Amino acid sequence: MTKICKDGIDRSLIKPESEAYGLMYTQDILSGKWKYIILWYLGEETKRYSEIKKFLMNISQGSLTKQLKELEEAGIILRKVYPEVPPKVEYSLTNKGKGVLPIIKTMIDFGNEYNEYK
Amino acid sequence: MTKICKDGIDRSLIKPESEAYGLMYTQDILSGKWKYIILWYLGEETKRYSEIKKFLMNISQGSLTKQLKELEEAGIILRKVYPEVPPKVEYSLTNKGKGVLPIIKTMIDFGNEYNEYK
DNA sequence: CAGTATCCCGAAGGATACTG
DNA sequence: CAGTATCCTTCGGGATACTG
Repeated sequence: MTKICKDGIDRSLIKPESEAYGLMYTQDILSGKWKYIILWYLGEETKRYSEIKKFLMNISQGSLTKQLKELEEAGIILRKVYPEVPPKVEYSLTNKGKGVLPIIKTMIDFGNEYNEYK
Repeated sequence: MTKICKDGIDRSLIKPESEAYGLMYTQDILSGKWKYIILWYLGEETKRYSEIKKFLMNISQGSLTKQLKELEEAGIILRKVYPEVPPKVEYSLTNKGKGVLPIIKTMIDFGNEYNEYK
């Protein structure tokens, strides 16, 4: 099996312009336990590393750093380092990152309509 | 840490009606490597187990059965068994399942706009 | 045909300690 | 403050064999 992405799904027989390909591409770059919530939290505002960490509470240092790095490498978020002591790092959505907000919105709408506690 | 769902995210401090809660609920019930593609493939049409299996090619028997069972338990798909020999089982989207199609559509739109092969 | 039942493995993520 | 490094555990998913 030819893995062409980290989700291990073989797309070799699927045309890049097909719907299934786009779907799998999206699922691939947004995979991981925390990415959607991170992106939702970033929303329109820039946030510091420590703010994200505090908001997510249960995430470990290593995981947060890894998820942020993956999002950065995918061109979803921008990492801005301020050369200060102590260091200050801010994260914000790129234009591509803002493109995932509609996805998140539809997920929220669905979740709020169908979760069992409503 | 109190796990209240299989993704392990602790929602105990988040109100059920909040956006973050809805988002996590959705992420939770749609987690897994194949669920989005399965639901996209089902679309508006009923499909047989063997059709889904053939379409996904690389999926294992065990995984397909498991993903379908989870989707059924979440009320996303309907499983209809025809008492024949050999057996025939058809899967289709419930109303709730049709509610995830808008999510999939936005994911497709995003993926087709931003994947590197366009 | 549409599953079940096992076994197995890799990768994701957590915990902890350390650092510029 | 914002990481890095290391070790460890969990678990989703694959492979294989078997069945009503």
